[in-house]
Amino acid sequence: MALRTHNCGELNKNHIDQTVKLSGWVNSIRTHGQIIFIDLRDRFGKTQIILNSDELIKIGKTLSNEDVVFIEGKVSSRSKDLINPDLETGEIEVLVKKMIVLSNAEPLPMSIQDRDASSEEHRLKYRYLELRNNDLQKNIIIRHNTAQTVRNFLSDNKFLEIETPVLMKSTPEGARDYLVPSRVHNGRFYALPQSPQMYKQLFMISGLDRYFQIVKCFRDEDLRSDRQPEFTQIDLEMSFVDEKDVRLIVEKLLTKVFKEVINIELKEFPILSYHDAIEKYGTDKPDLRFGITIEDFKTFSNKSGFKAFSDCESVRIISVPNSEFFSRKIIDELDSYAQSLGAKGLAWFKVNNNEFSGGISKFFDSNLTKEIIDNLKLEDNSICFMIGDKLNTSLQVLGKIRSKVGDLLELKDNSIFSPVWIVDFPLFSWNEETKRYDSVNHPFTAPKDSDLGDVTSNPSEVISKGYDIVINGYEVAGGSIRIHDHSLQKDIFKIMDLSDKEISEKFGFFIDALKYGTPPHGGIAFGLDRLVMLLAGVSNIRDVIAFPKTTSASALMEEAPNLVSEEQLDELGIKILDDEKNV
RNA sequence: GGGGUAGUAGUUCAGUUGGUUAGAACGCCGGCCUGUCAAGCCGGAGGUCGCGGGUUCGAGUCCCGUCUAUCCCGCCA
Repeated sequence: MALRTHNCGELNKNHIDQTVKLSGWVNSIRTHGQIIFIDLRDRFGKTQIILNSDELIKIGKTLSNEDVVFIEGKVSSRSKDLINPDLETGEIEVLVKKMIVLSNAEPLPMSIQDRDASSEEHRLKYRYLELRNNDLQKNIIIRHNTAQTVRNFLSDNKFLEIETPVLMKSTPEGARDYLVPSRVHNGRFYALPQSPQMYKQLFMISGLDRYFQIVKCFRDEDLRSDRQPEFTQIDLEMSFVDEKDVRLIVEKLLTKVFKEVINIELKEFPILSYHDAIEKYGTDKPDLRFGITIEDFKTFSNKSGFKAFSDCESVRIISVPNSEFFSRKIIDELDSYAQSLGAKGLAWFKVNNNEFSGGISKFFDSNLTKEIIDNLKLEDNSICFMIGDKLNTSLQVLGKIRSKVGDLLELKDNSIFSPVWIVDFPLFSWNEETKRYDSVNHPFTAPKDSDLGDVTSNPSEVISKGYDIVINGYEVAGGSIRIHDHSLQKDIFKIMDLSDKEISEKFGFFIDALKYGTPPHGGIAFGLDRLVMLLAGVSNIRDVIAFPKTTSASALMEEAPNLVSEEQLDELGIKILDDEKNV
């Protein structure tokens, strides 16, 4: 017996008088004695079905929400006053002739209709139920459409989808690895990939020319609302390309994805240097949906009577509209936020009628006030926030204040998408703790050709061929042109303070591979989850993943991670030490 | 590792300066109801106040510890 001829979202007035079969979940029941209305639901929609014979009403009275039923009946038109405009199928209803209960549902531990009606802890435990929710299904569908569009586009552009190993060798740099013990090789471990970086470069060496993969990656670090321990990358790599070639294909891909998935035209892909991004926005992930840039205030604060700033390495300022919004309470909250980020405090004054008021305004005389307003083009009715500290601190903290203010003033419009390329990253950063240079991107990133001479002599000044694409403050993708010269690659590892022995133990196979004819190549990796977050207009990565983990990397439904049997541990040669506290 | 917020009925929440039998809504169970669409009306059941300890004549409420979730800092090449 066919369980359905149509789904619950497709019937309309063109089907009137047809006999149809539907199956789905009971979304709601409205009992009126001799007539019962049921909204029957599946992934595709809801259809109102009607029970009005004694026999059917007897069954109907036993039904409860989320029972799964089959019905056969006749599509009937609704009179004008009975049409439900909120339903795709609202012009019709189905008069049931036959009904079979396929599966009874016990009372649910949570609401299907309203996600907010349960705590997230609870929803994650019953995630299979939450996944019945329409909003969450929409996100899953956006994710599917995104992946599908990416596959089609890249395949059309001669990229090959090739899988890479999930059990690989642990590499020392970067995030903490998830490790997998080997049974066959006792005491040895695989690592789960943080990304397929080396494999995809090896594909270029193999002459596969263009590769992509939609692939799970794993990083054992503490989580945030936009980070999961396992996440998905759209990973791609191309041979015989420079930065511009990669940027171009990425722009085409993103344009196509935004158009096909949410019908948005992306037009501009401005390019901002890392240096300018930090100077103007205090971050390498600037949200360009709204203005407000960081300016230098040191020369002005030096002329003022405010001595707390006089010994600071730098003093920076942002000017924010709507000063009346910033009550003492809100300013105090921003001040504690700034302090929690490591600033000594957040200085402020308001600008009204060409005068400063509040905060530290009394330290500025009228001449200086005029000079500041003219030079920084301060608008009337604005409020300025200043931080004096080390350069990095004042920029970073003001960058976060800028973002927070954008939230408070609702300047972040989710229907606007502002992509921006961030380029010209430094190749290395000095790590004060370990007293050595770290890669800003990863150790395979090529330096700019013009900086090749400085690589060993003056590492901290070298600029890389790296690029990130940032949309609305989220780093959506990052990549680089790679090193294709094996001796340069060795030099880079040496600058990072790896000995010859370490280099050969950890990267020997890769350095070797570079010797046998390596094309210039480069690529990029997208965070698929973050991209889908943007497309779906949500701010939480768990809302775009079917079965996400909590902030402590637990799976609440199946309760992973968990203990394993002594036998399993014995086979692996693993002994669990007592908790530190009990030792 | 550090800081903020939360944990009370199946679910979401309220619960005053510590004081009688811990309340509401939705859901659930029973009844009425032929045009509802988050149906309505009447009645009912349902609680180890996250867990452990302490203060007190008396703790949901105060104190200490702990667990879980979440947001942020560190961390995430």
